[in-house]
Amino acid sequence: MAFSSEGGVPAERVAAAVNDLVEVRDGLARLRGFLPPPPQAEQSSSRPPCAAELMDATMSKLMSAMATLGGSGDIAGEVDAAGRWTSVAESADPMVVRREGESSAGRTRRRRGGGSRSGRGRSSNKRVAATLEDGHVWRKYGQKDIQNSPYPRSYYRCTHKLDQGCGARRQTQRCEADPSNYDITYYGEHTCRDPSTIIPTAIANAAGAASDGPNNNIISFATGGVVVANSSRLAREGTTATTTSAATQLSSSWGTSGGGGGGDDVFSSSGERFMQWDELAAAVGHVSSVGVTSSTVGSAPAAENDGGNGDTAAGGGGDGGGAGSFPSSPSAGSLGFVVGPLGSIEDVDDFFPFDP
DNA sequence: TCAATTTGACCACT
DNA sequence: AGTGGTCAAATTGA
Repeated sequence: MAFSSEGGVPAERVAAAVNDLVEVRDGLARLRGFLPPPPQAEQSSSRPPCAAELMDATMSKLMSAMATLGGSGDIAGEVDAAGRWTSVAESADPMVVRREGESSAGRTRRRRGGGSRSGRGRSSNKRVAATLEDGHVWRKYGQKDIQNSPYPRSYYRCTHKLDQGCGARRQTQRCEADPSNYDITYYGEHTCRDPSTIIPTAIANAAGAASDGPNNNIISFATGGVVVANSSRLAREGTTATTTSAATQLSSSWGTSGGGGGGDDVFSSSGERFMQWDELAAAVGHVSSVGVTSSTVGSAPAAENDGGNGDTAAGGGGDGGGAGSFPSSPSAGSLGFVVGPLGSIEDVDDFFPFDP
């Protein structure tokens, strides 16, 4: 998805501001998960707002501000697979761009070592983050010193590569300019079904089925993201797919950096155009999504091995590095999500991100 | 013992 | 020949 428009604010400043807001949003979403739901019995007008409602209202304003920023800055950017905003300029991986479209005909693969280069032709999704944590469980399979770079590059693949054939990979490297941050490049997509997403999906779907009113909201915790959708809106839009699948589609779209056509289109994970950004902005009050694979699951991330700071927090051993840092099967209670109709949230016109 | 990380070697590609 | 990406044996730690 892309934010792009005209304005006088430097792109990097808007990008920094939006990223700050994203972090605030993530923090609020996590805090929100610890709060009890608002009382259902009484109207909010007859009592002081509870903490959850105040937080919902704060979140609404925050999302409104983000939408405004994203749509007014003199920038072009996108929300990446982790729900972080990055400018389009830094989203391009020169190597990948150069190789895209390159024919692989005539190549033969070796027996051992070197590995397949098949991923080079795939689209990449580059981001800068202060943490390596992104909600997925990765297994490190290599590290390399890179020419003209003071920091090594680490190579990870999805921990579910073997058991589920998930082809997602990522490369991480400390930013040269700002060693407290990491350049993270994602290749491929997660095809795995991690329990941390399966569990809330099932619960949310059950909740959605149980609440059948016209204004009930549908919450989808489909793999890679969370969607809050208003079923009546989807019906008005003539959505032919089921609301759940539409929500899932949008969820994937939100995190997929891609988009052709100037980056204004919202694409599903399969690359199918779903809607345009301005369409999404118009509909944001009714169909909303949060950052995909947000970095809020689990504890502190593994650190990059730069020779002195130590590598992955786990450093081998047991679940270390993988499940130790990113619990692949967090309990539902730790996910901080709320299920059921959101009728108690008055301002459903604003999107509320649950961030499992 | 098992699973994850480390690290040297191999291989594709420029 | 140099560089980057991956493999897989060795190592590590719970």
